[in-house]
Amino acid sequence: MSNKQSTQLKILEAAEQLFAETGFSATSLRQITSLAEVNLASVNYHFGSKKELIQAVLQRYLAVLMPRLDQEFNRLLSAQQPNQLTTVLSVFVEPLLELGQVQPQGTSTFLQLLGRGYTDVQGHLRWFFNHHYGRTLDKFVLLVQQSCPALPASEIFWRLHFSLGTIVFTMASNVALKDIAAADFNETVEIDGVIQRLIPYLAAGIAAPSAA
Amino acid sequence: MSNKQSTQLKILEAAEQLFAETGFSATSLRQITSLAEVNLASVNYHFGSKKELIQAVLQRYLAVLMPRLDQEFNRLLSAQQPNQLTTVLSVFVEPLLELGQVQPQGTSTFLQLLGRGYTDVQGHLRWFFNHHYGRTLDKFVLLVQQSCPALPASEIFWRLHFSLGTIVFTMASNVALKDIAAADFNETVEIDGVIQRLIPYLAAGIAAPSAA
DNA sequence: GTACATTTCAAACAGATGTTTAAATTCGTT
DNA sequence: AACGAATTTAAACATCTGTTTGAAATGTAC
Repeated sequence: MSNKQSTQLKILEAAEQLFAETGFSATSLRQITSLAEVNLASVNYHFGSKKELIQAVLQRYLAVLMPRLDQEFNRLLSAQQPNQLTTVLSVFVEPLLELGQVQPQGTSTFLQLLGRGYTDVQGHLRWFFNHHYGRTLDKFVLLVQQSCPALPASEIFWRLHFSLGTIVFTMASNVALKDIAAADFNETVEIDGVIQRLIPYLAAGIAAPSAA
Repeated sequence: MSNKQSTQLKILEAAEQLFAETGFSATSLRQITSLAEVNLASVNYHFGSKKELIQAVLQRYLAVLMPRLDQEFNRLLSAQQPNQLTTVLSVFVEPLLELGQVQPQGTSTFLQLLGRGYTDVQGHLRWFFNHHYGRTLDKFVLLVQQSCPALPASEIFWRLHFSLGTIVFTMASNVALKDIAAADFNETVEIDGVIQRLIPYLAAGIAAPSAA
């Protein structure tokens, strides 16, 4: 076997670990290549630039997750009646947990990366995401609108962004929160436990009566 | 008048603007001194280091806001019956809006800085905040617990962090969100409009029935 | 107006960053 | 085994970062 793939993979896995832990811009190529035990220049050789490495790390998960979500959204959209909001939200659970097959700890790592992606680099990654997966995202927004017919579209827009903030922030501080919860409440919380706690919180917030 | 204060103020205001726009670590001292039209070395002369400049920028707002909040929390704690959750949350509105007196656009700027503080620098600012204002924060948590007697403390812990995520993320992407809302829904949204939208969303999420 | 302390300034510092280069090595194919 | 392509390597590159230096300028008090 050629060790081209091997080097690429070593870089990818070291990068995703460090990116998730400390963010994209705070992680240097020298940290990555040092952890991966490869030469510094190999990042530029295999990926071109740091920016393209970041995209490659995210793509490895998005390429699995997004088609899976798209398929679920289509299923719900073909239903005769509007779906319950918690049903729509719960659609994320399984595909996210299946990311553990991409990589051990894949679910947690990906969600942390997602958080970093929104708070770390501004604009660039958001554009990348909307450009590639905007269609799928629109289906989700439509499903939410159908399940909350009483809410105006602009209210839903704001509340979905509020919810994105909850998810992104929670996942970016995932490790810290787990530690605090363990210390203060003797709780052992795994990633799927956090997700299950999120659903009722988000559903209640999104479906809350308008302030008028 | 001595222009010592003048230079310090020019740095402080240029720094807070750039910090809010692009984050703490992404903003260089040369950008700050260039915008403030002062010499590069004056930051270290007046503030000591970049880290201390960051703290000074935040302190200018926290020193006004936190005693104000503490006073409001004491008022609610002295009530005979538990307060409504929306009452507890609404306590933030006025003190936050009064930050406009510290500086034009002060409310919006401070909230963006808060968002940057939690997502940008890890650990350090969180510690600084808890150490200086932990007591005040504890009163708030107590008020929330009193208003939601049915919820276990651990559930409230998680939901308050979920809520912090919403606030921090929303405020960090404040400008972008306002632009999208303006383009997609012909809405003109000011900072107090966002705050008023947040209250019912957060209240519903925090008070949601437990999953189990 | 002279003496002193405070503040400004241009320049340099030491270290880190992403990227490029060109030679050395390894690999697959004939 | 030998050739050519793909990969790895050490070194240097240019640029940026926060910080320090010591002299110049400014302000203040007697």
